[in-house]
Amino acid sequence: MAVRLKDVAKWAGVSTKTVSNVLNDYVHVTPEMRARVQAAMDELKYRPNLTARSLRTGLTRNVALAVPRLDEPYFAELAAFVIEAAERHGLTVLVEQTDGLQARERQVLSGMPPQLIDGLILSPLALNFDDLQSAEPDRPLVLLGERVHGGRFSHVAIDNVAAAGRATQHLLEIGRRRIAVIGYQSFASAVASHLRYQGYVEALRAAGLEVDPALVPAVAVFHRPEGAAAMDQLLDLDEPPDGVFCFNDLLALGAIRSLHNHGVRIPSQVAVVGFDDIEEGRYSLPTLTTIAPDKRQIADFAIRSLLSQIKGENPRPEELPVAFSLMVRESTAGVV
Amino acid sequence: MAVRLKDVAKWAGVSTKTVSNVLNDYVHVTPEMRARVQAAMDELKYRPNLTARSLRTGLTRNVALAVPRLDEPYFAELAAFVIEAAERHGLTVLVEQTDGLQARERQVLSGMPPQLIDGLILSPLALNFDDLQSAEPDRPLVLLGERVHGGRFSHVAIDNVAAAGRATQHLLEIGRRRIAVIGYQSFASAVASHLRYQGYVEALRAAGLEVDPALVPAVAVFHRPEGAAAMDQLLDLDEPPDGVFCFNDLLALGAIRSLHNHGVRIPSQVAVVGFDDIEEGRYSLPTLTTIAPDKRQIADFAIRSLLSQIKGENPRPEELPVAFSLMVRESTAGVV
DNA sequence: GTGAAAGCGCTAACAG
DNA sequence: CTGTTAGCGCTTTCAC
Repeated sequence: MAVRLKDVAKWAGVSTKTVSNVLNDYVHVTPEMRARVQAAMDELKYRPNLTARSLRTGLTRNVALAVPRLDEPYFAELAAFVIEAAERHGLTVLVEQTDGLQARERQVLSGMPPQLIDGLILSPLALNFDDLQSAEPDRPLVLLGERVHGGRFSHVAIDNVAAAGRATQHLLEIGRRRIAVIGYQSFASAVASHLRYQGYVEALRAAGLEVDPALVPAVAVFHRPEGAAAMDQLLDLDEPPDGVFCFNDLLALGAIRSLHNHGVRIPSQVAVVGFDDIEEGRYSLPTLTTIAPDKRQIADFAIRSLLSQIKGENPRPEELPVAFSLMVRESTAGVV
Repeated sequence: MAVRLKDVAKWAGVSTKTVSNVLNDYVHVTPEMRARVQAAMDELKYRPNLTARSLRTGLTRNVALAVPRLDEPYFAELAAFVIEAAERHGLTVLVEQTDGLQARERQVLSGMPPQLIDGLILSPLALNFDDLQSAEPDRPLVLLGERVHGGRFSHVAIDNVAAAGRATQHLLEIGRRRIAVIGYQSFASAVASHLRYQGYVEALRAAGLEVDPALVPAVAVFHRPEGAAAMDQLLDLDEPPDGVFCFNDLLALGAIRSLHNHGVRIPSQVAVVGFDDIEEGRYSLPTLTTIAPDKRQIADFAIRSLLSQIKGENPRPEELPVAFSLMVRESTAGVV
């Protein structure tokens, strides 16, 4: 059997309390005592039983990260940073995939056994007001991406409206006037889509331009094929666009694929801007101009907020705005 | 406070054992009893305390998945499948990143608290014979990718030699005779690299061709920039290759980028084959011909093997060969 | 500053 | 088929 704290105590000739004190860095332990206990631990290769500790303390040092799917590059990259940040704080991350399904997001929110995790980082896609209202996530929670009303929970996100505005503005600055947008979704829970659309509209208006509904094809999901299909549609127009702002990089890469298939030159005939700054866009043909949210910061803020909630420091939800930048690459400015 | 098993027992007017029996689907419980207890559970919204159960049983229904990094598409896609498969069996997955560092792989192998997980799925990059020999992973373990000698542990992988042979053969079949390889690594722990190289060499020999060392540039890691650099180097040759087999898709995508930069046409001048079948290769320009390991099967086998080990069914390590196929796309056969 | 002892919530002998 | 009870390994009040 494994060696227990009790064994260490016996070996060192002290009580279990003393060993526990050493283990938990309790201040009032004489140096000699600490050394003696430490020696016993080393000698016996003692490893504390985390389950027993959890049962006693109610804490696990585990946190869950729930994303739509890990095979979407943006979430994979984000998860990598979250795991990294968590590890720096001695936390382990369990990953859940929701497929962007409302039922599964709801289930993650309320259905996870409380003893499994100390907190939850959720990147919702389909959750609506009611879900978040009714959900009683008695555990620390951080929402990723734009908040879904109310502000009952902490959330960390970039300013989607401003970022979308910046992207659109960039297309205007390089002289485009007929700017399409790929990624519009009409359903109510598509918060990110709505905010990015709003940024687009505001930027156009600010430049004295009107929104042409023909330049706003709807998509079901933010994946490559949808981007390609939307672009096909736009190219069929009597007056096709000379610039496209896509609500994420996958849509943009799909659009680029479509443009290539149609023999349209990028960026001379159509300039393309994406959103997310996934690795792929730095190597695509052409490389992709995009909005780059600071993913490391998102991960950092999320873990930090979770930790402070776990420690019971944050009675009220916090809003943590994350930095973003516009990465100008070949798809709007290149030599290709 | 949370409602405990004891509360359910009291409410239902039975003993804790009976409630426990119902909870654990013990066969010898009368239907009425079961119904009564179930009703009490529902009424009180009882959720068993997993930590207490773990302390008692020594099992957690958690497994760890350790990969180099989640932001590498191949591992992200694999992780998605592993999480999916795990969930089907009621397991939760903790994800660890090793960065392909020997020290971290070693640490995952021996340093993880036993109470945290019932088993470990490890995709090693740098682990060597000694590490695996000395490591005493007293817990169920499954290795992903080619085994590192000895067969002390279960592992699931495709036949790398055969797969590499198939890739090389394909280039031969479309008439290429000067075939380079990108991904060779000389250090001892680079098992996958060595096996793929072996498959390449054997396929060449079988076709009566000799290996030209100039066509085997070494790389440090399997990432895009290394693929591009290696391709640059190959194009500088007096007799550049007419086909390239890259040991993973990222290298291939980097190579493609280099070919574009040099104005070399794909596949007419240089045909490119990758390895892994990551999503990106299905949309790249040109789309990428590649070896496609059945990732779903890898995940399935890994979880299944782990579960049978956890149940104590497999005294001896198993070798689980996974299917692969060659996906022919534009980079060797397209219209581009 | 350190020791004795209770108890976290559950499961599984064991008894009936 | 069901009840009683001990104990998994740790933390933590409470004495001393």
